[in-house]
Amino acid sequence: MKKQTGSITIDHVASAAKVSTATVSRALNRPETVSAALKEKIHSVIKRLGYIPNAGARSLMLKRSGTIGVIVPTLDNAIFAQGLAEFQRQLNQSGHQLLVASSNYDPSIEATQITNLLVRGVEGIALFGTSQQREALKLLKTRGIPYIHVGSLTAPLHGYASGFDNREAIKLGVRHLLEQGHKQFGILTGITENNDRATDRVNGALELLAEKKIRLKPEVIVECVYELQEARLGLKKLLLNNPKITAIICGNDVLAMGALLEAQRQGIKVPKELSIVGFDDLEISRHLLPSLTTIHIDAIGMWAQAANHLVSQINGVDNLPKKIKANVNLVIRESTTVAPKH
Amino acid sequence: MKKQTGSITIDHVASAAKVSTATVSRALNRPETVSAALKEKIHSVIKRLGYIPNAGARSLMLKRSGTIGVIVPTLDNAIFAQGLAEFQRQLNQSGHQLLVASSNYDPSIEATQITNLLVRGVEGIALFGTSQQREALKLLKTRGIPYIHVGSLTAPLHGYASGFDNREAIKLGVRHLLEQGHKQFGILTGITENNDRATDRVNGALELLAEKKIRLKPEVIVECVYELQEARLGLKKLLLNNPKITAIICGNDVLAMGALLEAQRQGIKVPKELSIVGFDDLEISRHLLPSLTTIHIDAIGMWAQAANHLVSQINGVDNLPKKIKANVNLVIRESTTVAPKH
DNA sequence: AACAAAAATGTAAGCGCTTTCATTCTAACC
DNA sequence: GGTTAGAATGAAAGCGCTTACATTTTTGTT
Repeated sequence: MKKQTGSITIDHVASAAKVSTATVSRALNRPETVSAALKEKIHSVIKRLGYIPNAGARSLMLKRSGTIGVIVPTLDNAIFAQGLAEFQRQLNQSGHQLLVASSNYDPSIEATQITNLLVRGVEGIALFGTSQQREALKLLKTRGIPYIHVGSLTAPLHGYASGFDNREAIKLGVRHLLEQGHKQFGILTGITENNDRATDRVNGALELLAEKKIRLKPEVIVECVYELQEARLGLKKLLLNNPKITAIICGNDVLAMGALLEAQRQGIKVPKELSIVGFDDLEISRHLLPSLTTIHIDAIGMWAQAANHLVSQINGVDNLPKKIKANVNLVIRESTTVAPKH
Repeated sequence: MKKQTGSITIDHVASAAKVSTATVSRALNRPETVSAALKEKIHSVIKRLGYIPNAGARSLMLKRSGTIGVIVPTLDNAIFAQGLAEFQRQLNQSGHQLLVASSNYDPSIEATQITNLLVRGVEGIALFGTSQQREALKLLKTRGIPYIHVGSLTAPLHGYASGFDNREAIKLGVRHLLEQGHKQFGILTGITENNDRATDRVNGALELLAEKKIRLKPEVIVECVYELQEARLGLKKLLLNNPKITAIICGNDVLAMGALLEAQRQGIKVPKELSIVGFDDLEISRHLLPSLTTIHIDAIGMWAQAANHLVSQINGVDNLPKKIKANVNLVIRESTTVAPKH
């Protein structure tokens, strides 16, 4: 007696088509080994019954789940949303589905999310940045789950990475500002704790500035959450105690946008009185008034490469590159100009 | 002989702890039925071995995969990104993981994505809007997979929905414009084909306008893709042939933002010469200069409700509400004012 | 101390699928 | 026509897990 309720299994299909389950399975997975007549019959039965193979049973046999996990800090930033969209597109092409989790920039949440994904049987994981807990990474290593860091190149623990050097990238913007004669800088950065990208960007900026003998006082480096509201507060704070600042280096375009909007609210002319550079080159940045000078990241390419690399790892490809460098370049627009003379 | 390679199974744990697999399983799933001593021993072995239960085998037995799918039109719009984040947060709380897919506003892609998700064994699916192919929905129905429409309330085929009435919602904005004395309107809408939300919004606006004896010529209704660049082009087109327009009703905030930015590029004063209302109330909208008058949607609540409803469906809860209405309200800001007198 | 009831543990079946191996059928060759 | 290689199909094992049922151990009661 068959199960009366629940879903249709391969047995139902087999008996309805008067063949063995083996043949049904073959018709689905290795069609070339089944005679045309049977194949057709089986497919018509499948269609009629609305049969869909049971994912659990399948992955149990195949030892592959067909799912890949990704953990991003947040979905609420176009740079991630767009990256994820591309990542997913690539995975779809190789027949994978994407399991999404987010960490809210918290390594301990990230660690639990890694476990969650593992429990769901993902075949590989993409992690943003390199600020993961050592423990969590070790878990992946020992379990032999392929993973890749995205967005940074300083991969710890012999991992792979698809990203770029944040330290060097920010210098593109800083150098531009220096060339425009700016001397008084402010830095608006995301929270640097547990965020290698943010940290690298600040350090990169400070490094180049130091080369030019410019030392920044701690109070002109303001950390804030990656939100417009916070960015506006940040700029306010920055300018309040340091009215001589003529150039703001921002950790990303969201912060830059917030700074721009706040400056305009305060009646400060951008770029005439204040130059602002962002980072990421979000779609919106070119449309703002003034449009934003920013560091363009090839996020699409970076995520596409990450997807391909991860799939290659899963497929056991050898000699994969340790690091894949994404393109980065400065886009000069309207939010920066020569330093005002006093 | 045990498998030498591959992952650690429950058998490894069982023999290492010198108990049966049943006991290990119970220690994990129904701890209260296992003596404290054994429980502790088993857990220490699990930790030592780094054992993680096999997801496939587990879901095969349990007939639950612990995953839920969602298909959104795109990730590249803050309104979805934010909604998804909340959806995921809720699901995490009930022990589910989220499988994300996107359709790019194409029902046929959406249909394949539904199948994809089904193949991965999701226990439920959230669908955005109600413009799915009948076939696809029928598949879900016959397979008995719980699903919910999000963002619209006009659910077809006896489905459930968590959303709001787009037709009525847009009227909030139109009414406001009417009250400000506007007579000449333009509508900037997303592509209405296969998009019930966009369609409803346009129709709602036209309906209210018609009540006030205002008939719109076809050329003042411009459809464009939900992108800033396209929106700017759209506004240009709108204004070019209809210079008398004093108010623009936009299908969402992205379009409104594009319209605002383009107007400013053209030197048109907003709101003095041109009033603009948006829809969605993205975070950025309140920060723009001028800030955007828009229709605020409680997207967070809407997605949270959708998640809970879906989980309830999966758990077989009876008498669930067919429709859950999300809050909607007009937020008047700086981008609208009284119609200029000519 | 003897026995029953309750608690803890083990044994083994089976979830739905793929795949090895055995078997049957087909076609090709001499 | 008989033999055989090759193709098509079926039978059955087993992937790692949970759980019904059987068995053993503990606890409580008189």
